[in-house]
Amino acid sequence: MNEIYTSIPLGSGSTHAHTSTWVASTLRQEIAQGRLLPGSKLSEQALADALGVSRNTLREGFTLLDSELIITRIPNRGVFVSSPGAADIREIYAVRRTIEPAALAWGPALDVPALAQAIVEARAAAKAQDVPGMADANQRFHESVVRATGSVHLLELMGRILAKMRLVFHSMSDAPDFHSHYVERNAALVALLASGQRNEAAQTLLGYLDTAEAELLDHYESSQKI
Amino acid sequence: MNEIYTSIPLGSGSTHAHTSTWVASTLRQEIAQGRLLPGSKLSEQALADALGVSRNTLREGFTLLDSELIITRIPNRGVFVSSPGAADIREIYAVRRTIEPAALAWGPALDVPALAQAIVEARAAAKAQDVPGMADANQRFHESVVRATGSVHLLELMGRILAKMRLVFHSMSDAPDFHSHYVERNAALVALLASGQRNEAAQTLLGYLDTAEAELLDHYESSQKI
DNA sequence: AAAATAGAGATTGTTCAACAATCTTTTGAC
DNA sequence: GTCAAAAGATTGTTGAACAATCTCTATTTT
Repeated sequence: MNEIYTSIPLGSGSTHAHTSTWVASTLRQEIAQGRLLPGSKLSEQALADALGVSRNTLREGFTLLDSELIITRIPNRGVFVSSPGAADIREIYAVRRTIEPAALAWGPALDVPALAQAIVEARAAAKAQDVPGMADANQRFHESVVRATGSVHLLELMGRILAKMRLVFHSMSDAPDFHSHYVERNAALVALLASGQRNEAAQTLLGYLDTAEAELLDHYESSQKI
Repeated sequence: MNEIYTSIPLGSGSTHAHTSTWVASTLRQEIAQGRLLPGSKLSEQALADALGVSRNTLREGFTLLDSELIITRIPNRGVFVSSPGAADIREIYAVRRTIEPAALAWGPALDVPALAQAIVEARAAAKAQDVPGMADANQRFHESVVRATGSVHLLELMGRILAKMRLVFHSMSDAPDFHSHYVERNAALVALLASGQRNEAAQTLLGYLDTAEAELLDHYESSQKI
């Protein structure tokens, strides 16, 4: 029942300023990669043993992941991998709708070549039918967008948002290929930006995000009814 | 030397699901109110005793505050109240410049009456020479702006940003009265919004934030040279 | 047989005590 | 006065313990 824990690679004595930080990033990765699925319970003793740390240190890591909303802590019940719902999808898009168009419209550090590069990589992944590769390239694209704000805080927030996004996909077992038809949308944005039409690009992205949210919510609702 | 610790009100046996959460919010409040100044060292044993919790629980709270960048942890050296510098000021305004104009321009939950109310309160506080009251009203104004995005994540981020802002003010001992002449700027924004000119309001706020950042950086530089 | 109840067992929340690793201060030599 | 070494203090982490709470099972009740 708990075999999954044993598959987590143990810390190979590498240097890490704070073990709790290492624990958190290890679990974060496990969850992002879908090896720990939404809803899974994370038993303290079992996980502590598997990771080779004490329960106290593990709990410090849990505190971090809890603040990132990657896990859900229910007092006296335990820790669970968050399983995002419709409200979370709406929240994700409320954040993206605020930040990303603003970054395109007036972000001081807009790097159009970097965006173009992400599109090239996304197209290559699409051609090779490499779905994870497409997801990665798409993520890099949107990270580059947020980087235009010049804020590490926003970049970090975006990282958390995209992590939660992956949880949404993991909890929808039969997600269709959303990524592939976003590639050309992103390309259209880059074309607008290349010709200096930043406001138009922002407006267009706003529209894209609205339809993407609607599509995701629609698919989520129907996947819940099953 | 450590008398300040004894002035922290102890937890009066109130119910709090997680003590570490209570510890974090207690310290957060102490810092925001300027009772623990930037640069102060927070000794684990002394603080744990003062708060009436164990060192382990206190450290869980530290983990939280560290992720919020309110404290700075130096391995094997200790925990210090963050003392923000010019880079932090720039970061704060990079975030605000992204989020706040976007909220005004296309935030779906814009509440103009709430903004107007914050202005009324700010003017009352200004008339009464109540500087903390003005700071509070100003904070409520900008929180209402961010609330227009409909995102609790962004609201929380804004809360952290404004907390760090207070640290900036606390570290500049002789800060002139920045708040008072922002009140009328905010009022101008509300006037634009009331007449439906959301894009103009966003553009205007963008300009305000630029000048505010420049003013703050300017004052910070000169206060450092002393 | 189904539902309610009680109790045993397991898990979480928190504390305490200990120890290695690292930093800081003191001491002592030059 | 400067530098190095030892003593002392603080942090990082662990392990064990115990109360509070939840979960599951077995028993009783209807």
